[in-house]
Amino acid sequence: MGRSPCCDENGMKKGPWTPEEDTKLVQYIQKHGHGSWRALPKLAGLNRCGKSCRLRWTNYLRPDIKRGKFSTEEEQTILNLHSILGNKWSAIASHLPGRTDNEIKNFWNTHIKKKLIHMGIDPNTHRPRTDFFTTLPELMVIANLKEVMMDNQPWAEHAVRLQEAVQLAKYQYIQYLIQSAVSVASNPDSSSNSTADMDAINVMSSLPLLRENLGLNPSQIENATQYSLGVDGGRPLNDKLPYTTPPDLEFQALMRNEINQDSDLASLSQGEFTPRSPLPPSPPFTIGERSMKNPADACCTSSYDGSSPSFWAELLLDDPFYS
DNA sequence: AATGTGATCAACCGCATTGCA
DNA sequence: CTGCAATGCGGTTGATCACAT
Repeated sequence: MGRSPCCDENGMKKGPWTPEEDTKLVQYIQKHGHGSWRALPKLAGLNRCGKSCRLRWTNYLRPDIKRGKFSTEEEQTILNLHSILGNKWSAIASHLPGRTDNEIKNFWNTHIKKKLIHMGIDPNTHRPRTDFFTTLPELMVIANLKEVMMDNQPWAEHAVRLQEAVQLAKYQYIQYLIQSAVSVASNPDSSSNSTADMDAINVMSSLPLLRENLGLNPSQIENATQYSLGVDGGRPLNDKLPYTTPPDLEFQALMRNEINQDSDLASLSQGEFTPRSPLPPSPPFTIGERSMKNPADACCTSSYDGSSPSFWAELLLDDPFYS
């Protein structure tokens, strides 16, 4: 309803606050409290609008403000709360004593967001970025030119990089397959199992072979598996599964073809649907069901079940990129 | 030394929400 | 119930600084 009139209309001062203005504001509030922000500037002898005064007080002059670097605990709390609340900076700030919404917002935008992006995690959803799937077919076509261009050095170098990108995409696709496998195994009655789901089950039983053929190192495969199976701690399975949007059918076909052509992997996608690994049981609740009932429960140590630190937070804080 | 570039963060803008007459 | 004023909130901007070229 009704918008407040712009405070700039009467030639009010804008921009950085001077120490004198700060002193006036602090002294007035300490003596009278802020009362009506709109009336405050006049009463305190400030040529500022009420909004500006409120902002200056809440973000800078308030006595309980904690300044300086965010601790890892604070960072983890922000991550956990953001995964639940989204960009509700004020709500997040209410769980971090001494920190302002503005400060948290800035910290998110300048540090955490970049770090998540660097790790291939969508900062908005806290799940793996899937845009790779959309650009991959093109990348792969270009990368295949390597064979033709190998004599031409600059091109060859470029193509090698593209090949690396393709490898990464394969890795992501495998992650997706593993997730599908878990999903299928958890819901064996599901009538909507896709071809990719079948691939997924087969991939599950052949991880060592995959590793060899895709040229992935053991830790990559292990990460993909743990990440998809959620074996990192006490969280319920579905909570640990960062949802990945299925790549489109064309892309799936392309990837299957790639993997098949890769070599012995052909046997994988033609294998039988025989899940071997004992898969964890379905979770008792999902993140949405529980956390949204009491978001505050999710802060500090865990956003999920109160027993273990956030999976993402741990992952993030371990990232050498950030340390 | 001068210039360019990127990171940081305080402050602003404008829409949304709340409270009250 | 309606409309207005006050306040809250999130996105964005721009000044400043540090570092690289």
